[in-house]
Formats: sequence, structure tokens, C-alpha cells
Amino acid sequence: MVTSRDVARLAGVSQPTVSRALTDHPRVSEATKRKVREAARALGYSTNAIGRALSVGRSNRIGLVVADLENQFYANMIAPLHDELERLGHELVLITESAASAPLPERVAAHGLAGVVLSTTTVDSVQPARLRDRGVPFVYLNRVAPGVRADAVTVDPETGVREIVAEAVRLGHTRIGAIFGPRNTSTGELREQVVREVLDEHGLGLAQRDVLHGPFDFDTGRDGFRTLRERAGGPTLVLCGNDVVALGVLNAAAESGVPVPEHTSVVGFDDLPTSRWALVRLSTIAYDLDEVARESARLVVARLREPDAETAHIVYPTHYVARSTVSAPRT
Amino acid sequence: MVTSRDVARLAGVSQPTVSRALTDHPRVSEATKRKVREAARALGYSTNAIGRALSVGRSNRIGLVVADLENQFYANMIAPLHDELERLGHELVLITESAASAPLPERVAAHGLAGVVLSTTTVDSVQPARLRDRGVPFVYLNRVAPGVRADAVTVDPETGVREIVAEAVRLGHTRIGAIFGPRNTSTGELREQVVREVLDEHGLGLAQRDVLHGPFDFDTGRDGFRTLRERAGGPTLVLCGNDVVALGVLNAAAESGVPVPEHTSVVGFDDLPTSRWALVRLSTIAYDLDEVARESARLVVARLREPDAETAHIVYPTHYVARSTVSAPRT
DNA sequence: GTAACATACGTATGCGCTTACAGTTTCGCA
DNA sequence: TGCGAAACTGTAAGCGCATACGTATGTTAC
Repeated sequence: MVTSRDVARLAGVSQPTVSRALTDHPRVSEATKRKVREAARALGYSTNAIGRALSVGRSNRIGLVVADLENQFYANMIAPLHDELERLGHELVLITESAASAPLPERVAAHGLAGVVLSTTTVDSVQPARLRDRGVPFVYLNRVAPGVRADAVTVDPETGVREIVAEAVRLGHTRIGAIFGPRNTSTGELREQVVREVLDEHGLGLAQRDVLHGPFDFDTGRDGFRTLRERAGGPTLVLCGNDVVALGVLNAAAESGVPVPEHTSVVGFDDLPTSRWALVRLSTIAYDLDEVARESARLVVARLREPDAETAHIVYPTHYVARSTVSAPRT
Repeated sequence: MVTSRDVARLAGVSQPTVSRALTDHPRVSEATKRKVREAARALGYSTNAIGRALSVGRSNRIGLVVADLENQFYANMIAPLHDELERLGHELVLITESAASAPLPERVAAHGLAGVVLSTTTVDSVQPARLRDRGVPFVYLNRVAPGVRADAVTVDPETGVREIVAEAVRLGHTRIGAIFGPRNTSTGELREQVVREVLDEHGLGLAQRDVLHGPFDFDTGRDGFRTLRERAGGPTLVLCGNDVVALGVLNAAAESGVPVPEHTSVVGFDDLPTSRWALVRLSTIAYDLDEVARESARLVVARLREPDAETAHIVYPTHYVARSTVSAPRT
């Protein structure tokens, strides 16, 4: 392994000078910097992240806490998040949050992480409080937990929901159903609340039998569709907690030979790339998913630099994208 | 931050004893171990990965080099790979390989990685040789590069290809086309070679105009389908380099209103979860993708422990899965 | 009762880096 | 010509941990 000492020897300077030269310290002469850089290149040296991390007291690694890597939604978050972190000179470490694993703050410490992006917090989770108590910088991605203030990036469902509900009313839907996300997530809770409010404004309601809840995954949608259908044929339009759930619904419908949208209209939330496929063409509530992920990366990194700055809560707008899964109700 | 020294003070022992006790060193008495563990728990201590890494000379972090995180194929690799690594006590760090970024070995050193999983090597890549020269343990995942021996996990296309070709012949296809992967990847090259051989055995060939090459991504399939179609209506059956390409083909067909399989049959390779969707039902050549990913994790970790052990090349079998995208040719 | 040894723990050291501080050189200016 | 300040660079120390080595205590055998 090539160390800064090797570079120092070749360049004819001391080891600390190498360190300073390579970090572009202002009090090192240009001539020396050039010499050092050249020696470093000749030896194929690059500074050892571990040594640096130990010395400065923290690494440049950010953890992304996800519940389920298989989930398409998270898969689509990872790419932009990773890119943005890399652009900012940081690394991405994946952390899955399973019941079996050690408490998060311990794992963060053990992994030597500088900060964390929380994408899976439930409202009743103790994780945020623990992280705060341990002084670990973190941001909420797409969710928040009450009680513990921290930087957050979320999405405001209202505009999008307003648009689709107006459209549904225009088309003549009166029996609207929903498969909402978990009640103990802010995302699930907020979307449900907004949907109920907006429907109410139009004099519509959600019948008990036409409402389900479940995790934001494929199976929730698949099983949900079947369950709804058993109840008096099901609603004529189903609002889903997110696109992954909606994709589950769409596939269950295809399996049972139920035509979408002729028999049942389906609406998602997130506008994943898959939803735009010609085979799918899911009508959904869209927002800039990439940008949301990138923004969360920027927030953690900013937080690292200024631990005591005012917390930011950035909210992205949504809009309804009409594709091929919504039409007038069956008669 | 709680350090081993703090734990030592509380437990009334020296710092090294804490280190030994927590790593379950045999030459520490049970009584002391218990005392130390208790103190550690009381303080919420967990050993600092950075300190350990610097001390032992390497981290427990494995890099996964991917070309394109957006690609569904890689997304499906990440989950099992991550799980297996975690089970083995290691972390996953994502590394994207872009032309712009620094040479891989430098980045590996800079990130302090213990080993690397290469999933993107082209046959003409210099990366493997460089990694070998630097002494960085690595494994090939799903590909290999000639000239540089290393542990590898790959897939043998032959059985699967034999099955689908036999099926195609049985159904009466005579004009078969293909959208192969890049020529400079072992995966692309091997699959193409096997397809050509097996077709040859059946007295069939691939007409020049019905063969395309391109990266293993969605656009290759989408654009490829359009291109093939312009050439005298295109083949009656298209073999795709992988499922992602096939999904591109399927969507292009849907866009152009071309019925699959009535007008054109489509075959993929990989059997991604998406291919099993009722909306898709892609006929494809399948293998145990999860297990392949997991095996590569096991191989790197094993390599870490025994750097000089004989290299292993594990090959997984394939088989054809008939779903809804293959039928008799149009007349 | 002592030699020989095993057991359990402490001391010292170093991994590669950053950074506070001290030292040396150079330069400007009186 | 000399002196203070500025501009560089070197020296020393320490980040948290693991580990080679040394030491004290207990154990066994005779």
C-alpha cells in the first residue's frame, strides 16, 4: 500500500506537507504542491479514507436506511441519491432496517457513518429520537416523524389529489375506493387525509368496505384488489397509496381478467419509470422523484457542515398525470 | 463519542482488555468479559469501525461496481448481495463506473474497500488487471474478463438456449432475430455464440438484417424492435440479450400496436421479477439470480480470508420458462 | 519450597492521516 | 545592513483500535 509517507519521500518533503499539498492548503507553495501531486501520481497514491476519517473524527459516508431493497420505489431512489452524494464527495452505504438487527444508532456508530438518510420512519418510531440524542445528523426522506425536528424532504399530495378527484367527478365516478399506505407513516397518513378532505369537498366519501391499508408494496396492491372486488364488485376507481401498490392492483386485475380502466380505474402516486411503460401507462400523481432524492442528499451534507443551522423542510409539489388507467365508470 | 477507553475505565480494566473481551479473545476470563460487556452496554458503546479498520489494515466494506443503477437488472442484484454481505458481517458500498471518474483501483484504495464485486467488466477492460496488480481482492459477477484469473460466478446459457430454440423450431419459426448484448462483454459474447451454435445445429441461421447489438438496457430493446421491424417486417421471434432489453422490445411493440406473440414472439434472459408480472408474462431463460448474487458475496468474503486460495468459477444452470410472449409464427 | 509453566491482563506501539505549533527561510523596508 | 514579519515547512501529537510482548499471579509437579 502506498502511503503519504512514500509520496513525501519521493517528493522530498515531510509527510504532513503531502497532506497539506493534496488538500490544497493555502500555506503551501505552488511549487511544492506541484511536486507533491506529481509524486502522488507517479506512485498511484490516493489518500486513505480510513486514516483521514480517524484523524478528522468522521467519515464521508452517508447511510441510506431502507426497509426493503426489493421495492421498486427504493430502487428508484438509490440512483439519484448516490449520484448526488458522489458529486458532493460522499459515499453511500446501504442499511436495511429489519426487526432483527441492532438499534440504528449503534449500527451507525459501528459503521462509522457521518450521517443518515431515513426513508422508512414510522410515526411511532424511536429511531429519530435516538439518532438525535446521539448527535447523528440525519434527514427524513419522503416522510417525517413527529416530535423530532430534522431536515426533511417531502411531497405535498394536495395539488395532485385535487386534480385527480376533479377528474374522477367529471367522469362520473361515485363509488371511489382506496388502498392507502400504513397508518403509522406520515406519507400514508397525509395522503389519506388529503384524499378524504378533497373527496368531502365534492360531496363524496369513502365507503368503509372500499378502503384498505397496507405496506407500500406490490402484494398490498395485488391482494387489495382481490379483496375489494369481493365486496359488491368493488369501487369503480381505486386510489393507491403509491405506484408500487397500483402496479400490484393492475397485475391482479390482469390476472383476473378485469379490464382496466373499463371495469375499474386505477390511480397511483410517485410516477415511477415503470408506470410510464407502454405496457402499463398508469395514471398517477407525479412529482420530481429524482430531485427529491437529490435534495435529501444535499441536506445531509449541508447538515454535516453546519450542525446547528436551522432545520429545513422542503416540500415538492405534485400534479396528476393522466394516462390509460382512468376512464368513465362502468355502467 | 464513547470509546473503548471509556468502557475500560468503567469496567476497571485496560483498553486492550476491552478490545479483547469484545472480540471474544480466548485469553480473557469469562468474568472479565462479562464485566466489559456490561460496561459497554451501559455506555451504549460499539466498536468504532474506522479505528478498527485502520488498526487491522483493512475495512469490512465491499464495493459493488455497477454501470447503471437505474437498470432494473442491477437493482435486482443489489438486494440479495447486500443481504448476504450483511449476514457475513460486511457492508456494501456502491460504486458507479463512469468514464469521468478516477481509475478504479485508486477509488478502491481511497474508499478503503476490502474487496470488490465487478459486475460491469468488458472483455477489453484494464480494470481487472489493475486490481490484481494492486492486490485488491475481487470477483466477477455474471461476467468474466479473459487473461485475469479471479473468482467468478456466471451462468451457462446453453441449456436454456437449447430449450427455447427447440421450442421455436417446434412452433415453426424460421426467421429468428436477436438483439444481443455488447460484443465486448463476456455475457453478451457467450450468449450470442451459444445461440448461433444451437440454431446452426437445427439448420437455422441468423440473417444479418435480423441481428442487432447494444448495451443491456431498455432503450436497446425499444429502438432495436423498431429497427428490426423496418427491415421486411422483422423476424417472427426475437431473442434478447436479457430481460431488460426484452422489456424494451415488449413496450415498443405495445407502442406500435404490434401484438405479441401473435405478430412477433419475444424471449428474454434473467427472469427478473417484473417479467413474471401478469401484465408482462415474458417468456425467458431463467436462473437463480438471487443465488448468483449471494454466491458472489460469499466468494469475495472467502477471498478476503484466504487471499491465496485456488480461484473458484461457479457456473449456474439455466432453463427456459415459457410464458405468454412466444407462440407459433405469423403466417 | 521451588522450578516450570499456564493464565490473565497491562504496556507499548503503530495503522495513515490531520492539525496545532514551532522552526526556518526569505523578503521588505528602514 | 539589520530586523521584524510573512511565507513556508517540519515536528509532535493524537484520532480509536488491535496486537506483540512483557509481567504478575496462580497452578502443578517434584
